[in-house]
Amino acid sequence: MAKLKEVKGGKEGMEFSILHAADELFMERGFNGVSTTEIALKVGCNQALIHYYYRTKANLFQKVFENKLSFLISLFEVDDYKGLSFEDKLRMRIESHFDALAQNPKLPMFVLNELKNNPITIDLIKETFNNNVPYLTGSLEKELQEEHKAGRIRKISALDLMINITSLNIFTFLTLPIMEYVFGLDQETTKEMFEVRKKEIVTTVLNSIRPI
Amino acid sequence: MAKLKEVKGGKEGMEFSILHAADELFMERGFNGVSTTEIALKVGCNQALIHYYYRTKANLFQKVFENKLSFLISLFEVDDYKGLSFEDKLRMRIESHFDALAQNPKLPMFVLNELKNNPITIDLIKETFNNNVPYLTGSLEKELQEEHKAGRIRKISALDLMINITSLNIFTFLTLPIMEYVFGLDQETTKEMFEVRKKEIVTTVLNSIRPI
DNA sequence: AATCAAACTAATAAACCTATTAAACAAACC
DNA sequence: GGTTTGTTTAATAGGTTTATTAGTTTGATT
Repeated sequence: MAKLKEVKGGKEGMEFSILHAADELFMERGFNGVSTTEIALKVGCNQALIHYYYRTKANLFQKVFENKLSFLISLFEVDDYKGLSFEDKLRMRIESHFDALAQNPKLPMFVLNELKNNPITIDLIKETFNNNVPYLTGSLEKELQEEHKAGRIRKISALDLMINITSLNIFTFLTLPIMEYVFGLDQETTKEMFEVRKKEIVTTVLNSIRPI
Repeated sequence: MAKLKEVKGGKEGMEFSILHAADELFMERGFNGVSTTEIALKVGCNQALIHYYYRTKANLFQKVFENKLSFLISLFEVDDYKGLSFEDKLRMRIESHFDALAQNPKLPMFVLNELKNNPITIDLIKETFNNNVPYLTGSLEKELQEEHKAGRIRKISALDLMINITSLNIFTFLTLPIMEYVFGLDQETTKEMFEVRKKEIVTTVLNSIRPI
């Protein structure tokens, strides 16, 4: 009836289906580990169709990767929990960063992995960083200076603090597959471990910036 | 003269040359990123020779990987800096772990990378872990309990503390290529950054375990 | 119903890759 | 010198892979 193209399992639905399937496969096995043939198989279409929509495999991959990157950066754009003390605010930030990763546990490994194997990705990162990091550290820097002047924390730069938090949080998920396999953890135990580890990280970070 | 086989750029020298070249190439681009043809090219020998000595590419890779793994584990077998206070001892441990990584900055990424892409590696890790971790945490655990009883540190498990240290140290090197590229660092600046970061990590860890 | 564009597929070219095979070479030994 | 043993190579089978090409299907429009 309507003149708009319908999405009925074909048409432009197909273009998205390909992106979606590629997303899942790339996340699991990375750029080199996935063939366009395999993507086509998962979508249930002809292999040439992938090239019809995205021309090259690298092109398709880039679209997937850009999405992931902007998600990762978005984790640092925090709500400004007003009225809370600096300590409580920081606690919230650490936890929300951790939780977001917990919902996308494969993401950090995927990004680091591709960063190593896939030359094009480093430029994407560079762009994203230059556009966002100064903006992100800015307000934190100010808060830290105030807190330090008030004698409530030791001297530390926003960048160092952010690196500390990301290190502790992300490393948890980088090594998760190892832990699961080596210690034979089931899903339930993994979840519990998450909570324990999250608490420990918060304690560590908050404790680590107390005045000397 | 001697009946021993001579190493004159051939013979068993060749077997080692192949391992060595494979090591460098695998470290740079991982298992999937390197072909036996390429290894042969680097060694300057025929491609079939690689299969003559190692039969399969996976076989050759495994030999390289095992070496890396045992090196990484060895970083935790610390000299027992006798006579030092616990704090000084811990400081030394963190720094020596950091320094060892600084001399092999590509190692952490390589191992994590292969762990994701290369099914056989996870079993190698499992074995290595089961053989070493309990032994490694054991003595630290005792020290931590003593220090805690004496009121000199807060309560923390050896595993958590070790994860914290490894997180902070390793993450530095995982993100190093990003930092170098994004901020356009030269070698000298990178080295300075290392020292700054090392100090910050030591401060963070020591501070983070002070009694509450 | 004829037409036209977009969506889709079959077939395949060209470039890789690993691993094997059979033959050439070299040095050591009798 | 001839034989033997281990080392090295050339050639190639058999399997991928990405990307293109040319043609078919589909469905809307006139």
